[in-house]
Amino acid sequence: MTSGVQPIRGMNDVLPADIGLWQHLEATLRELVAMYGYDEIRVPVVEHTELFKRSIGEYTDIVEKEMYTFSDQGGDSLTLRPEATAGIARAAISNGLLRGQKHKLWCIGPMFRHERPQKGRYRQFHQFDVEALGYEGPDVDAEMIVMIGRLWRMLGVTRVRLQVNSLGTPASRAAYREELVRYFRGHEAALDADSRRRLGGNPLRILDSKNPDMQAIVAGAPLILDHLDPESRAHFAALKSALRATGIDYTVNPRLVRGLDYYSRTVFEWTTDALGAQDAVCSGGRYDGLIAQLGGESTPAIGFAMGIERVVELLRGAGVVPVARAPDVYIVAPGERAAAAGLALAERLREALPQRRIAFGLGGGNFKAQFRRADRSGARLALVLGDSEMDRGVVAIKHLRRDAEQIECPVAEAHARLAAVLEE
RNA sequence: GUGGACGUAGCUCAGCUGGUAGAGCCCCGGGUUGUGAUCCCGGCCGUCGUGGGUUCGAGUCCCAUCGUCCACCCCA
Repeated sequence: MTSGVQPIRGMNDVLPADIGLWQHLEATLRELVAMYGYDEIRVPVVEHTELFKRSIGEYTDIVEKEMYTFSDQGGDSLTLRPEATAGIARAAISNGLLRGQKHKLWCIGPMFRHERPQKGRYRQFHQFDVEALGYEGPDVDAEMIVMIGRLWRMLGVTRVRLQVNSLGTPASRAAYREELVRYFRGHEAALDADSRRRLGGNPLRILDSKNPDMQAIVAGAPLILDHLDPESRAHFAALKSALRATGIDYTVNPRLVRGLDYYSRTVFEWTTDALGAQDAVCSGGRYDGLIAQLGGESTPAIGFAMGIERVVELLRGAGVVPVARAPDVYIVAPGERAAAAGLALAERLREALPQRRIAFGLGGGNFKAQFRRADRSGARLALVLGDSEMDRGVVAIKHLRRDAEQIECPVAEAHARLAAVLEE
C-alpha cells in the first residue's frame, strides 16, 4: 500500500459503497434546479491563471497560496479552478450570453485548492454551483436562498442554519473599510498576529476572528450595516422582508464576510454544527461588479456554491441510506450446459423485462456457491436452471426473501411467470 | 504553512515492561449425490506505512519520510 499506487494527498476516490449517497444528492439537486428553471452549463476545469487572479482577488488566500498553477507547453500560465463562478462568468462573456439577456445557470464538478486536508476539506473537492446573471434582485436573492432551504427539506437535512449580511457597493465598502482600519489601528497593540497581518490585506476578515481574546475589540468595531449606501440598504431591507414572507429562518450576521473579493451587497452562508471546524456547507452572494471587471457588459449577478462532500457527510450523519439497487432475479445455472443456456436465457429475459434487474451467476460454481451468491446479491428471486431442468425444458423459480414453495414452469413462459411473481 | 494524535491481514481491531504476529468480519471449501442467509469444521490473506538507527534480537525504542485524523489558518 506504499509505493507508486498512492493517490494524491487530499484527492479521494468515491467507491461504489458511497456512490449511492452521491447519486441521491445529485438527483435531488437536478430535481431542485429544474423546479426553479435553471439550465445546466459545463465549463472547463482549467482556465488562464489571470482569470482567477482578477476575479477572486490578488490578495486572497486562495490566489496567494492555494491554487494549482502550472505552465503548459506553450508557456501559458494555467490554473485548476479553485471555484466555479469565475469560469462561468468568463463563459458568459466569451459566448456572448449577456447582450441584455438573463441566465439562470447551474453547474457541478471538481474544484482544486492546495490546502492542508482535514475533515470536510480536500484538495480536490466538488461543488454544486448556481448563478443568476442579469438579475438585480433582491427577488432572485431571496428566491435563491429559499431554494436552498427547500433542498434541505428534500434531503432531510436539519442541522443547518442561515446567516445573511450585506456588504454594500464597492464604494461604500471601501469607505467602511477605511473606517475599520482606522478603528483597528487605534487598537493595534491588542491585535493578535493574524489580525495584524489582515489589517493590511483584508481588514474585514478580522471581524470573524475565532480568537476569544479578539472578541472585545471586534465587538466594538464599526458595523458595515451602519455604513451601507441608501440603495444597498433598501436592497437588504427588501431581501429581509421577502425572506420573512417565505417563513424561512435566518439571522443577520453583520460580521459575515466572504473570502472572495468580488462580492457586493447580499452575502449569505449556511453553516452546520455537525461537521467540526469545516462548518460552511453552502455560501454565496451577489457580485454585481465582477462581469464588468472581467471585460463584459456590466451585469448584475448572484450565485452560491455548495460543498458536495460536506453535504454527503450531513446525509450520512442524518442516517440517509439510499436503497441499494439489488437485482430482482438471480440466475443460478451450474454446469457447462446450463451455464451456456442460462446466459442466453438471461438476455431473453432482459429483452422481455427491460425494467427488471437480472443478474446471471457469472463465474460458475456448484449449486451451493451460486445460491450463496444469489442470496448475497440481495435478489428477491432465484431462477434455477440445472441439468434436470434442462432435460425437462423447465426453469425453477425460488423465493429468496420469504418462505414459499419453489415453482416450475416451461422455459418459454419464464418471463411471464417472473413478471407475475415479481408483481406479487 | 503551524501544532497534536495515529498508521498491524480487504475491513474492525488485539499484541503487557523488546524475543522474529493473532481474533472477528469478509472470501473459498466441506458437513453424502442439485438449493442461500443460521450452526459446525477447515482454508486463503500480512516484507506489522516506508527508509535508516539502537540492540544478540524491534510490530514493540530513536530519527527521518509518506499518509490519515483533529485543531489553527482558510473555506465549500
